[in-house]
Amino acid sequence: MKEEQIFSIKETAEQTGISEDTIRYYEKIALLPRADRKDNGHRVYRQENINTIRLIACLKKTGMPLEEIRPFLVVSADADPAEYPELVEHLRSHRENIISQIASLQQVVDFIDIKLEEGRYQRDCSDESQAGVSEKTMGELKPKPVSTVEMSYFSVSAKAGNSSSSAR
Amino acid sequence: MKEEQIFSIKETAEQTGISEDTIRYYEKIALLPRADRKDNGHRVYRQENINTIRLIACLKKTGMPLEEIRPFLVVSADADPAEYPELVEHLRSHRENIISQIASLQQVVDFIDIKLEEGRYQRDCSDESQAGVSEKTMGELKPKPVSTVEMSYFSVSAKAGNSSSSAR
DNA sequence: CTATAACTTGGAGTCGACTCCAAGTCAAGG
DNA sequence: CCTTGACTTGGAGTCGACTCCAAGTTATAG
Repeated sequence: MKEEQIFSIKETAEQTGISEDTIRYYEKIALLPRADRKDNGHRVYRQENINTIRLIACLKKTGMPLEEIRPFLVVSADADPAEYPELVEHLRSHRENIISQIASLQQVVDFIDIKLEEGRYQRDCSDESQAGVSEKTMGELKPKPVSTVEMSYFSVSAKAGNSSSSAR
Repeated sequence: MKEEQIFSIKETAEQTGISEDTIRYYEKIALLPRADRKDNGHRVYRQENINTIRLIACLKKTGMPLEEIRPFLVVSADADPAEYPELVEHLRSHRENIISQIASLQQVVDFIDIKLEEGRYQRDCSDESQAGVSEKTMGELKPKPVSTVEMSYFSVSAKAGNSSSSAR
């Protein structure tokens, strides 16, 4: 089984959720290495490459700019972590960032849960269409409802866009 | 103590990490409500408003576009969750998104940890400058090192930007 | 009375990340 | 042989989110 399956750019785009144009763009800016070509010049992708693209998609989803994604790929490529202490430092600091981002996100989840809870007992008379906040896909709702990080977003006032006409 | 403390736009920018320009910009696009003005026309901000801006910053940090942030502020503003079932749906689906984003991020953290571990025993001879991955700001490192979500990024191949000269 | 500093506004410019387009190549089908 | 379709390239255009600028106002300090 030396025959590793290969994919066209179209198939790759379908599998990764990243458009063909974008994949080519990533290659152009050298975020991705130049893909191998068939004799006719068409790009070919292997599982390896698809994984890389998936990693990019994953990091991107979290709001990381492409330039910050770059070092990740270098690391994942050669599996050569500690050789460049600079890179290791980079990794550590990114780890920090991500952890704090997770905390941010968790805060937002808590915020939503509170809002959803509020709504829950505030009505409980109307139709129950699709109720049930916490028993859905995630079985990992934290036991404590509010995260440690102060959660000050509560007394937020917005009402944006409706300042009495004088805005403009 | 009816005297609630107020802040200038400069102070607000300092407190939230969002620049004055950006705060004004948010007001312009009605992401933020029009801030009250002093007699001289200068904007004033109260704790409430600062919290809103902090919430925006928090959501932004997670990669959420401003247009998606908008509905969050509406909710946080009036504390009127269940009144608009559409909005509740919005909240739920965002909650889902965020949960999956957390999972993504956790995967990346795991990925980094593995890379860092690799490096750790691969060297362990050089200087220990700032070693110690897990005993820093976060005391909540998950017990299991790899998350449930397959973690396929491992066999990634990148080496971007060094395709033998022919690229471009 | 004037200069400085902290703001105001409207609008133009920038930058990252695509997204679209035109023109060309190649392989297979009718 | 001509068309169709899946690709190629280079480059232009778009869009979101700022970021910067110029001109004007107001308050305080010298």
